[in-house]
Amino acid sequence: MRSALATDSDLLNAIEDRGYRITSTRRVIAGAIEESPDGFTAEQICGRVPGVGRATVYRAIKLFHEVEVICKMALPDGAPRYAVDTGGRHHHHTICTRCRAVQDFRASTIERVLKAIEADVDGQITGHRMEIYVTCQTCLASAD
Amino acid sequence: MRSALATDSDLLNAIEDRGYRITSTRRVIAGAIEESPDGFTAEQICGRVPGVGRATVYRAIKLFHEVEVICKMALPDGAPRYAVDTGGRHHHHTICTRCRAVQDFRASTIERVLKAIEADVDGQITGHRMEIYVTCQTCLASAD
DNA sequence: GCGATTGACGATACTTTGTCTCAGTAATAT
DNA sequence: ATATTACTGAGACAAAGTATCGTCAATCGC
Repeated sequence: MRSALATDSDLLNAIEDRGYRITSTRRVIAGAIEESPDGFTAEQICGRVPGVGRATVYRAIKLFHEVEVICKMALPDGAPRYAVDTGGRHHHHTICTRCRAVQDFRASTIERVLKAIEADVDGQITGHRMEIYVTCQTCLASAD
Repeated sequence: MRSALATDSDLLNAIEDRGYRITSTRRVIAGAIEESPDGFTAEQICGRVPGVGRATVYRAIKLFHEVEVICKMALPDGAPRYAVDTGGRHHHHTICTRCRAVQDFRASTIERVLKAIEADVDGQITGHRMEIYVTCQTCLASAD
């Protein structure tokens, strides 16, 4: 018999649930990711897990993304940024263009509008992407 | 005295209006871009303007983007795609995930919602990005 | 518990989408 | 006509990944 939860990490549990292995390397990477409440870049994680290969970090991030526990978004210039995405329900994100902090954002209005739009669109909607760029409160307060 | 319009190209006129030079190279690049009603990638344009340096193509695309006559968007995997963007008013795009054709899409509801959202967001909105992924009519019709 | 099997790992090369530098060349201003 | 400034092409460099490949570790079956 095996314990109910192999780990207390949502990231690791998510991949285990899908049949992927939990390895010590993935544990370390998940740890580094979970230390980043405001989002992170792949290279930041690489920097925080010395001894782990770059490819392995990218593979792990891709895996977490695939099982939908991290979300990938883009800054205005297209630079990628990731954020942990537990909770599950569909939502969008705000990204501060100054400090790059990511916050979740759920507006039911948006979902309703997207549904309504379906009629106006030539074709069948298969998905969407949406990011809201902001200057966050912290950055507004410390404006210089 | 100079003619009222130096060219019949919206792209070239746009950069000329901002004080950039119209050169034979830019004429060729603009021509290649304007042959792409469904959107294009930078490398596609490179392929269509033999003899023109890659860097020059990218510089021209950046310039057209800067003066807002072409729009840059992203496929679901983040791959960039450009589309000519005359007309001017703010709008979004639908992108077919099968053939990558881009279409303009303007829904006043979206703009109203985005305005309304401002109150819900922690911070000050500085911009947004939105793409709607579809299977276009043509692809639906020719589904195999 | 002990191999066998399958998946994961690290190193490194390669790809894509650009940007930077720099010397040479056009386009505009005077 | 000349001076100035912007533009160009070649090629190096950069960021964000992906592919390959030999090695190694995690899990399965017994």
